[in-house]
Amino acid sequence: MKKSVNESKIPARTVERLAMYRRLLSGMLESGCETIFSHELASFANNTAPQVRRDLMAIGFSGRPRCGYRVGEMLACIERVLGGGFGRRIALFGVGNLGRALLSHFAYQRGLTVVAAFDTDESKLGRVISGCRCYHLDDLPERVSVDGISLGIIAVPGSAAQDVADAAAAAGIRGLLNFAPVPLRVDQSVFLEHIDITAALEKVAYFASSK
Amino acid sequence: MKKSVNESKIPARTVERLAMYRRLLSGMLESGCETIFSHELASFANNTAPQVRRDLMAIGFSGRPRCGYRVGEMLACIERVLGGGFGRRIALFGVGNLGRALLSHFAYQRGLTVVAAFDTDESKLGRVISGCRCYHLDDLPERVSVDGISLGIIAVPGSAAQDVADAAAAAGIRGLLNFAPVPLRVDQSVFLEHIDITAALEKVAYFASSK
DNA sequence: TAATGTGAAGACGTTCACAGCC
DNA sequence: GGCTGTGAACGTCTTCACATTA
Repeated sequence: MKKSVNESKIPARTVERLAMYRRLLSGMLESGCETIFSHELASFANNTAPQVRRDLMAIGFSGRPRCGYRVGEMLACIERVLGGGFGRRIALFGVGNLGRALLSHFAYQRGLTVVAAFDTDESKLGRVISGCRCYHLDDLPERVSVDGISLGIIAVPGSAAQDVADAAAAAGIRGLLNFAPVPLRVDQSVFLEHIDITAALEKVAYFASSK
Repeated sequence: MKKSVNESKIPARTVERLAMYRRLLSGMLESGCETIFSHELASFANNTAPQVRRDLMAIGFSGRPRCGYRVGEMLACIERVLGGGFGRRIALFGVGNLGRALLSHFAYQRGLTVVAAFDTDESKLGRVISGCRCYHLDDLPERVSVDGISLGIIAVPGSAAQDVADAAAAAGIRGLLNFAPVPLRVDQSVFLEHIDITAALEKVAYFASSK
């Protein structure tokens, strides 16, 4: 066995789609919708009915033929799976425009909570933005233990990103989402996801041209 | 044949990595580095040597055994492939924190140019941010034809995203990069890429827990 | 010998097709 | 009949192994 992993590992793409289903389903529940068919959810999520059923199969959730799936139960099941990890308390690194956008994006979101923001710009220290207090990067180790932070979002300029990643890893953070336009080197024990905005746009440009 | 596509289509993931290689290679070229081995580029890009060679194979670029690849030639080849589409002039929708972050991100980038920003907030109209002028969304059709815009980035709140996508499609935009937290419906003729920030973080949380 | 180029295998993800069950 | 659940086929992406080349 190569890595030590939890049993019943869910495919990466499925995890991403489950997060989207969750958003859609909470909206539906508020609208009073109680059941949904796989083809309906698929149409809301821009994918196919078999894909939805596969995803639900992966988390062991069942519906009933002719009746579809119960929205409330599906939502609860997805939250049990996605929320099942140890930590969902997040540090944000970099309080520029992107950082502030992310703070407001996650401000009223359940489950994933940004509990502290970090910057090296003196003028930002102590400020509270979207309900989140800013600290100096040097305070990270303290906040990690006090606030129980286990994940981080990197929204600093590329030139600072590797240093931040190193500091985060040293402080015991277990997962990082990187928005900086540089590939980061992190230890095996840290899960790293890179959102490469330029690459994404480059992809759009390339495939939009071949249509 | 299901879709009408350009010949010699490059795999999606490869296109994304090529964009990253380009960034890395321009940096190297400025540092005076003339040749590079696949395993070196792989190490900078956080992937493997065979992966790099496959990617280069996809664009028909060759190196020489023992000598590696010529950095300048590789860069030129990548730019020929990525820049080969019809249009790389971009509209930004939404001039909030995220929009401004994206404007500065693309401000001094070659190839992909954000030539106009759109918002419905009166206070932003006419302003120039990171060298890009803000217009009302109603002016989109005019700017598309005047400025030759073919791609769009959606950075508006979820509640406005579908309307913006519809306006963009109606104005003749061929590719969209969506940052809003809602799946969008667009015509087959428009290439759509969704960057789902919540889903990405949810994925980090999930896989960081199982390490 | 130390690198590239590439067929073949393997892992992963999606779609199909249909059995089974309200 | 109309929907779910799922084995099997299919397609895409990554890795391996090694022939090839300077």
